Amino acid sequence: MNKQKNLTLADVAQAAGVSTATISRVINGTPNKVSDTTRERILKLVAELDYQPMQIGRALSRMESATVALLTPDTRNAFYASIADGLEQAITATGKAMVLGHTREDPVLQDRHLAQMQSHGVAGIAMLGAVPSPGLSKAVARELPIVFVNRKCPYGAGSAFVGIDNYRAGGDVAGHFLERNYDPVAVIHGPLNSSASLERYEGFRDVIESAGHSLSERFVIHGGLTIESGYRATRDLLDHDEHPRAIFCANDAVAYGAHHRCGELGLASPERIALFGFDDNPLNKWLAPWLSTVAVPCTDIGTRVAELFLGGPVPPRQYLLPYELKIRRSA
Amino acid sequence: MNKQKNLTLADVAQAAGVSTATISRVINGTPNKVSDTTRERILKLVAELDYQPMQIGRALSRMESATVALLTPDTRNAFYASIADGLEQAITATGKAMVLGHTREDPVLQDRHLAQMQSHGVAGIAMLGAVPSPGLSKAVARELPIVFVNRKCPYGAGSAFVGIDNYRAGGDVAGHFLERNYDPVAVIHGPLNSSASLERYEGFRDVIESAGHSLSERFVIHGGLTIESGYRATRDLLDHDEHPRAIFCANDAVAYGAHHRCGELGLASPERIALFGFDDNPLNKWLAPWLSTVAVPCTDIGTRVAELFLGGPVPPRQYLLPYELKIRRSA
DNA sequence: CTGAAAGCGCTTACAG
DNA sequence: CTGAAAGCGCTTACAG
Repeated sequence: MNKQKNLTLADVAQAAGVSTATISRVINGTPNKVSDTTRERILKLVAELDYQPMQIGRALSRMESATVALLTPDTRNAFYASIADGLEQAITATGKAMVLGHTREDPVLQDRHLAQMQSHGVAGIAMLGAVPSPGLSKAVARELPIVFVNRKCPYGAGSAFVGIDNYRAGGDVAGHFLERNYDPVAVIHGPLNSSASLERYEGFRDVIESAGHSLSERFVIHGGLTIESGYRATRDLLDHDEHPRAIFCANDAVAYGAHHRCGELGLASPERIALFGFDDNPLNKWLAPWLSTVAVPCTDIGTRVAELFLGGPVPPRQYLLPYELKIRRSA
Repeated sequence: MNKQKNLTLADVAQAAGVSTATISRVINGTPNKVSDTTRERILKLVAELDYQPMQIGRALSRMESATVALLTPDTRNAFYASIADGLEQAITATGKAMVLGHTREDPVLQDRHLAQMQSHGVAGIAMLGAVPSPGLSKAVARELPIVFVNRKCPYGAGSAFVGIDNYRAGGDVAGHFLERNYDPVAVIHGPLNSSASLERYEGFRDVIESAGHSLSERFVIHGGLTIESGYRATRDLLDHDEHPRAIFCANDAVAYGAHHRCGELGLASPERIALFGFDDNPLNKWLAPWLSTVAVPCTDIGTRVAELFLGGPVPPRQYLLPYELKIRRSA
């Protein structure tokens, strides 16, 4: 990419009067291969010349580029952005670069990115909010180093996962609703091909029902994960005479949309309709400090994911991080 | 990155009974080099085998990887995220991948990313909200293919730029304030090493002053570009007996923070203190539909930047895109 | 502890 | 229109 050519390993080797192998070993810190004196001499020279190895050559010889891919469903959601942020920091700290793909919950786009990332030889792929897709199924079968974030792998439980116990968290929200005697309750859940959305819904429903209450079909709304879809779902939900006393929203963005619609109907108060979100979106602090929600440790997630990519093959570990119910004014 | 090895050009060549050169030419569509019959036969074979060239090999031979870097100051700001989004779409459409670096307005971080991107051999670098830094100065001198987005290059006017005429836009906001007879007016401006912030401020000030009004020093506040810094700046600004009648904020995030503080003081109405933002952040629609602001065409920006990277060397063009004053309730 | 050399997967000037 | 071969910058098994 440069007008004036970059320095190569060969240039440095020549300047130092040694072989390229030796320079390479010094640069990479290969142990027990280079004498201390040579090492120091070369390190000084490398610093003087400000030599930076070209990752392109290294990638070809290692058959792996110094990059990690992040596929994310929605770049504008501040919660996802925070996860991306934490991951980027952790990745960068290891000297790798982060490649970003935007999947928009679309299997076709996801597969396109998946294929591209593979052809780029990325060292790992973090799937934030994966959707089922043929390419993903194939990638999992090939045992590519994939870590699933927030949503579990749609194909078997053998894949690495970093997130929270959504089933339990959904149940906890239901428990809180019961404690407050909110009745009847409604839930606006996200796409059910997402383990996160499904488990939150199931956990919520199971606790409500095991307490002897029932969750009326009319009060279970299928929605998306954006402010807009939260608005629409709430419009549908409240387009009847009978209103729920409380709504468990798929995430905070949905809760923002729900609040908006409740406001239009003059129902935007905890005394009329209580709202519960999910994620503890960083925007809450400024824009919805009243929103009760489930705090997910989004910055830790990135660190954990990066950890999984560190030592060679990705262990099929499941990191379940702690979450926390934040009870605020809205519920 | 795979367990089972990927197909290589050599594999396909063997299967087709031709040389790797021929396959390469077919894949790349090199004109006037392959007979139509051979081409078709090979294209079919490639499709059958589902062969994807490894970018790693291509990168080394071309001395450039099929990636474009985006350096952004703040991943959580929805306005920047929209620009990143538009760019990602345009980049992906050309078959390239986008590498993302988060600079946090920090020259050291920016230089680290800049060095990393160069060593990765990216085909181009989009600098969203660049800050002055030694590495950037060097990169510009070496004529790397850099496009400055939103903020102009801090080192000379020869670099490619995509954004709006911030000076004029700042003046337009001042014009609106004068028309409404807001007096006195205040401005919370962003970092003055950013051409965008500086020019907005200067344009605003020049119009105010050329109308015979003066901009009191106490009403010119230096701030950052986040909600939090907007909150703090407004706290300082309003910590006196004399309040401004209107505030021109560095961007919408700052305006959110300003609104928050005004609310705490019971001044959050256009009749008490009018607020003007900048960007038309996508969040406005849902969270601050009352905010008057300057709409910047953030999705177009990405497309333009990608265009600049397309045909080889980056022309030192300046794309000044149209902006639009959105007058809403807040001012 | 050090080096000569093969090799990673592609592209392309050159020869035919 | 096609192919043999050199080359991109690095890594690493092998030999010494």
